[in-house]
Amino acid sequence: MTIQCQHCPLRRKDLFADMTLAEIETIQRFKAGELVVEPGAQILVEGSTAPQLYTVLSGLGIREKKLHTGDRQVINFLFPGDFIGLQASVMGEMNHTVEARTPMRLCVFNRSEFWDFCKKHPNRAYDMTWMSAIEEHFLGETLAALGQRSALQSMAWALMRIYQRGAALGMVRDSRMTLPYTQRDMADALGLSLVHTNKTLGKLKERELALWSDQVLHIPDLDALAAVAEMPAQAPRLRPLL
Amino acid sequence: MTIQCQHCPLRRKDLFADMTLAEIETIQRFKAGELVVEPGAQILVEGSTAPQLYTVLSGLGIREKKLHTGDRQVINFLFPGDFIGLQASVMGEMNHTVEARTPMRLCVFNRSEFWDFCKKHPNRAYDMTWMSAIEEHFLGETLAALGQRSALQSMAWALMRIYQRGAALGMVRDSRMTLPYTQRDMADALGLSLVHTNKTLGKLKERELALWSDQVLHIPDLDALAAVAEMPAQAPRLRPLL
DNA sequence: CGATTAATTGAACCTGGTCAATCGGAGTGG
DNA sequence: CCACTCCGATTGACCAGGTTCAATTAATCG
Repeated sequence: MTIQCQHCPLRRKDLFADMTLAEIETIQRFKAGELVVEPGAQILVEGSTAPQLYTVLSGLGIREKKLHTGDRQVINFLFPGDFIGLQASVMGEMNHTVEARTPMRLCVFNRSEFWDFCKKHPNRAYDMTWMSAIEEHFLGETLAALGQRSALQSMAWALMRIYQRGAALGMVRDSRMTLPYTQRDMADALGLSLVHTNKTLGKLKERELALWSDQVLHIPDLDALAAVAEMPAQAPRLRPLL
Repeated sequence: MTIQCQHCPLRRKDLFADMTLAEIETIQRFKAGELVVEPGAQILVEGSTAPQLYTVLSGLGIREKKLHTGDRQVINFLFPGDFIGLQASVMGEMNHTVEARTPMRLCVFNRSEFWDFCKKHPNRAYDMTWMSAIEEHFLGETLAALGQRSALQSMAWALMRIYQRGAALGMVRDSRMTLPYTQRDMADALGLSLVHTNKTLGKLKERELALWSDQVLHIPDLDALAAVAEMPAQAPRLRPLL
């Protein structure tokens, strides 16, 4: 049994732009099914031509890029509402891999109908451009974090970013949220060594700025952490949901 | 006197996807004029709401993001064919600044007509998504360069990237191209200090892998530099031109 | 119970940052 | 024409943030 778009629990979050019932209907018709995967599953693979597009309904994942040296760069962390596979649709093939880190449920759309869908529903096509622009925006921020900040700062920044996204999705309770990632994931996201990642997290814990252990991230004082991250407090950015 | 889109010299480059005459006509109608700026001019400013969109016709520029610490991160280098201002159109305001580094000529479109244009010409809307996806792709590559590579490697990578883009645009003659950027620009792009940037460039010059001085970049042996960059040789990616 | 994976800690080392000084070219005013 | 200034490039010395190597603990799994 798949979820009806109009009853999609995500759509109720005010992180997402409102849509008319008619608009939701058209998306419902575009929807081809649902995909449920276990942690560790690869949903999209770099270099492949994905026949499908997905919207994350629930669960967390990771988007990464493998270098041909064997290293990898984690591009970002995937949250419910994220739309993936667009690159393959538009550029021929995926240039990064998407992996689940928790059980995930994804909304599936057929790539073959994508172009037709865009043509018939320019508002949705516009939304996709919108989502791309947001993605681009965040990548720019990430670049600045890696390029211009110290390990402590960028770690603080990354945790803030995850936490705030989680908060906007109602995943935070009592200033705690589940973080199913490993320190290796975080290290590869920030371009730090695993060892230094561990020590940096230790420092944040010691100073009681961010406590992450046993898959739970606890941030007692958001403002304090934001200060370390040298990150201006910013309201979550409204985004479209497909 | 502005250039007619159908006679646009850029369109002849095979870096750009072909269009029918009718398609070019519609773009011509969307075109609102041309903007010519001197080196150093700010074309778009972070935080502002740009009333216009631009396609770079000629000249080189830089896209950067200022941190509120005073540091800056150079996001990428702008080349002819790049489309800028989309973010402001779609997200309300610019999140980076665009500055000219040579005299530049830009094709101007009115933001107010943007939505209407998208709706009437879904193929163009699709192209914009396409361009966003390409941009996103390159940002991912950049992230990997900053995060996973040594200074020497990422410098080699950056020079390769610029050079290859230049080559695809016919800006390379005799394995040389004009590079109007400063070492500070490059340092801020790669997250290196100015001093180390200088020394790294010195090393590349010494090894005769990449010689950059007096605004001219000379790469005697592409494959050798690519090897240092640990970058697989890749054909320039076809892209739409608006 | 051995095997595997993630987290943790210590120590040695090195890449790249910081500080500081110099040089050369372009522009400017006297 | 010269002195002065400004900016980008260049170089040396010193230092620290982060990497690498190595070993240990803890938890999960067949």
